[in-house]
Amino acid sequence: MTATKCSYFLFFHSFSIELTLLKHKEYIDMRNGLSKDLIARVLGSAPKYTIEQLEEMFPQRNLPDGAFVTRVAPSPTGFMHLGTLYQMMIAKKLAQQSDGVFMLRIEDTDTKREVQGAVDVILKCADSFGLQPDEGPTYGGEYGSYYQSERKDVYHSVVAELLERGLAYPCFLSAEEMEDIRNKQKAAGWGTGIYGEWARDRDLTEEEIVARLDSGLVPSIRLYSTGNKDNKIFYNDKVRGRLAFPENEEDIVLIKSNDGLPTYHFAHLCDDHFMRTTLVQRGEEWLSSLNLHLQLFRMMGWQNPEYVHVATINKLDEQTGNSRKLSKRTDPEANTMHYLIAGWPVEAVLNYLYNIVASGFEEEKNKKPDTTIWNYPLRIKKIPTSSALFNTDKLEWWAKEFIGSLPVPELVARVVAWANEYGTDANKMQVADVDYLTGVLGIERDNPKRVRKDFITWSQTLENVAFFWDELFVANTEYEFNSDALRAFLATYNPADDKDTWWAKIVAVAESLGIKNGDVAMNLRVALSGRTNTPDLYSIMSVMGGDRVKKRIEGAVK
RNA sequence: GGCCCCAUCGUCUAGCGGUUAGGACAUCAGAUUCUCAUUCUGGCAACACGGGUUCGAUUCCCGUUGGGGCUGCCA
Repeated sequence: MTATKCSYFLFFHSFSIELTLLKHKEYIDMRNGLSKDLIARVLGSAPKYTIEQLEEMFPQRNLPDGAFVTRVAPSPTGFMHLGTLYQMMIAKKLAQQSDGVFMLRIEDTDTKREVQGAVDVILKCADSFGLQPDEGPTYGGEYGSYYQSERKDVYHSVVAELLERGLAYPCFLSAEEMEDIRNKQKAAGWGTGIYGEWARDRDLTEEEIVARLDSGLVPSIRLYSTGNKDNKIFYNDKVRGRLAFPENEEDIVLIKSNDGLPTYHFAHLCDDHFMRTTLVQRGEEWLSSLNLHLQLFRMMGWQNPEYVHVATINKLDEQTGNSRKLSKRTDPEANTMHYLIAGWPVEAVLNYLYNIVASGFEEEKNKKPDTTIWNYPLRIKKIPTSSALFNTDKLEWWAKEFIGSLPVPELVARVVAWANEYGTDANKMQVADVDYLTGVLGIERDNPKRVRKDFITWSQTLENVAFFWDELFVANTEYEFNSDALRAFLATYNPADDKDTWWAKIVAVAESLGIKNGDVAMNLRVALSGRTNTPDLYSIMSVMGGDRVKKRIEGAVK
């Protein structure tokens, strides 16, 4: 029954494609494209390449069967969203596990939003999280440039072909005119956009086009859409299965008038074709333009890449109680750099994100601690379709687990590296004496089964143990010390004592004063650390050393 | 408004027609401990709703509701 239905739809699917293609052909016959001379004038210069030349310049990749060529294409806005990191991780993983290629492409087609140094932020994040692309800015590759702003020749060459075939046209609508159209459409309750009757310039004669160019107008290039929204098109998403959309009927902009650069849709067509991308994995916000993208690939007669639309990571809005996008403005956790600056272990962030997209990961890692995101497979079909809520508690748990699993020398190395790059002056002072730091961070880490798990980030780690440094130690002025107990302990204190001897002395002090062992320990604890909760007291004293211990206890005695 | 996507404990999820609906985080008890953190034991907690299909639905179909997205010469 299901099988019958399925094949029916498959049949229907290919049937509707045939229909569309047929329509294009009819239309191409009916409608003449622009002459080569006019195309050169419209674009500002003649296209540099033919499609055939481009196909030769960027040949099919020679990769093993089943290898995915993936890509992430962030815009350089000076801010890298956590969602971009998430996509990078998925794209790299998909390429890695299939012996494919992971590309980073800079989507810098919006000259208005360009920010200095923004590409560095993206590269810095990719590098810090171990998500270096195989191809991309500074990484090289045969399919560049990996900056869209440097690929104008490619876009213009492709659009020239569409202009020639009558599948695109120069449009002279001004911003005001389009605003006007939008308002009218809204008022009438119609869909907004340039389509059908609203596409004023779609059938301009060559003379009319020339006249407008002569008057100094610069056109955008629009798609000459022959779609009909009453027709359905289908696509089999790698995760979501069969998806149905109305055909696109909008004459969307392909090339912008102000800078001659492409819009996202057109760049996606040209770049992912000529970079030979095989799997476009992207946020689910792109789902609703899939019909358009499929249409573009069909127009060019190109095989479209496979698509995977990944659910975004959201956050619970405290105000409304609803789920919403991680906000660049109000949520620090939306910013990838935030994790680096605050000193989150990158592995913890990645583990957290990876468990969302590959849900069996955590359980497997529990069984086999050697499991990493690189040796646990990402099953495309298991990529979640509904958006997850960002959960700081869970991230903290991953961080505690990760830091807890680190051998002391590595823990020290990581803390030192962080402090030197992002730390405060106090932090830098703390890591200056590596031997002392090693002692401090080594406390209660001998037994791998019972490691303390109170370190979350590198910065919080240093803050947590700040009392070990005299410069950062803050004496507790609230606590009511039992000076007799402190004095009594000091009288018998010997830094060379082993733990049993040391404890016996505490018990002796408690007995002589008729108080509990714990009270004596607590007095010492507060005197030494200023806090009422610390790791093992004996270890603290050992690390601090006899002189510092004596000084602190004397300081507490009044 | 139109179109599209989504729906299992508070959160992330397992499940792919028959299960006491499993795990993890969080939370709550208890044990261990010089405090804290660990570690161990246990508890609370979910199939949004309504129709179908079926001997049988959390699972398949339709609808409702709810949430999210798109509706830009931003991506």
